[in-house]
Amino acid sequence: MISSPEISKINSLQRSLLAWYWQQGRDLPWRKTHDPYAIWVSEIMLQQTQVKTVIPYYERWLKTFPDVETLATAELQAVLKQWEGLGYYARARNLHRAAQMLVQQYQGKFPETLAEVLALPGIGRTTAGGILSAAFDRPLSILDGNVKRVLSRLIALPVPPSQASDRLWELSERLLDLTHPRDFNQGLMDLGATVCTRQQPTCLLCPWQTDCQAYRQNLQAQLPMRETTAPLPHKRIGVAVIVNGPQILIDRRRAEGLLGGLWEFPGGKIEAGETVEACILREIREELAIDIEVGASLITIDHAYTHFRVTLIVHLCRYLGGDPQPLACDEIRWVTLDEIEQYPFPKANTKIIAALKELAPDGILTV
DNA sequence: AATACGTGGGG
DNA sequence: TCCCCAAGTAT
Repeated sequence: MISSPEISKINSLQRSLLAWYWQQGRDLPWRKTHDPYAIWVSEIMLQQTQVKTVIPYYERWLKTFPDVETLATAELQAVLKQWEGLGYYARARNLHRAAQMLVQQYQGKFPETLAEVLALPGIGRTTAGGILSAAFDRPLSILDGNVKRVLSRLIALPVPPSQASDRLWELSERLLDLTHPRDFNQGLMDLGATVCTRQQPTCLLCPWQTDCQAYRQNLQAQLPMRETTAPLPHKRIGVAVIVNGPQILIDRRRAEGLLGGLWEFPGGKIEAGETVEACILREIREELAIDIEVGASLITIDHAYTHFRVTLIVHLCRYLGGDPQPLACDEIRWVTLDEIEQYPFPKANTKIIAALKELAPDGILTV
């Protein structure tokens, strides 16, 4: 059994963290408010995403969708366009859907109980605790990446955090200062983000230094223990930029799953022993039921997702005939190079658009 | 319980 | 180039 801080130590840990936070805590945009809507948006954006990346998206989002009613009545495409580039697009779809639930079920007023907040799509235990403690100062704990690292070091956890989830949650709950839940949680995250960092933690500046088991055993560089990871599979994808006069064919991916609801250039996986040209011809016939002629290579893009890597091999193609059918997507459109930026695209596809604009600065493509 | 789900930055 | 991972959730 791992030794945890004793109850008598808890008060001291709470006081020292709060004192540190009040002096050294970060000044972040979402800390200027107690508006549960704004705090909710920030919490969703911050899932698996660094603060530095989130800040400009957060500021822009609140200008476009200043309140839950505005978000609820917006088009999903407009919501995805605001989210474009942030990744994990289910977060945007869930935010939109949850906004509609809030308007319908709560007249737009954010609920204040854990059960009600957890029932909203995209909100799990950490996000719920983060919102309710930050917005209403409710005494609910969190366990995000920062807190996992801080607590793993505090008790010198001898296994990867994912294998000790229950224990870390218990510790987060036991430590929470019930008189200052908002500041305590924010302080715990700030400690992880600025002092108890993954690499080269500055233990000399840490308010918990003398209580930290990792520091006492000089294990802070080894903890938390790494999670085991599987090697990433690699796929080669043939992609078609189908040109018909001034227009290019794009399709909207199905609403669920990878990059759901975003637009893309059509294509698919290159099978073993298949040439890129044959793959593109086959995919376009299978998914759109039109005839094309595969032309020159435009660009090749390597891109890494969380669970696999892809190489997109993009060819310019000439439209020959047939009425495009949405057999594997939700919608098809012919757009000009000028119109294309209105549509939300995944990051790898924006590189294709950039290559097209470079090839045809006047917007006229010749294939 | 294990896997799907984006992107950018650091070493 | 490659690996790791960052304010996690859903299934």
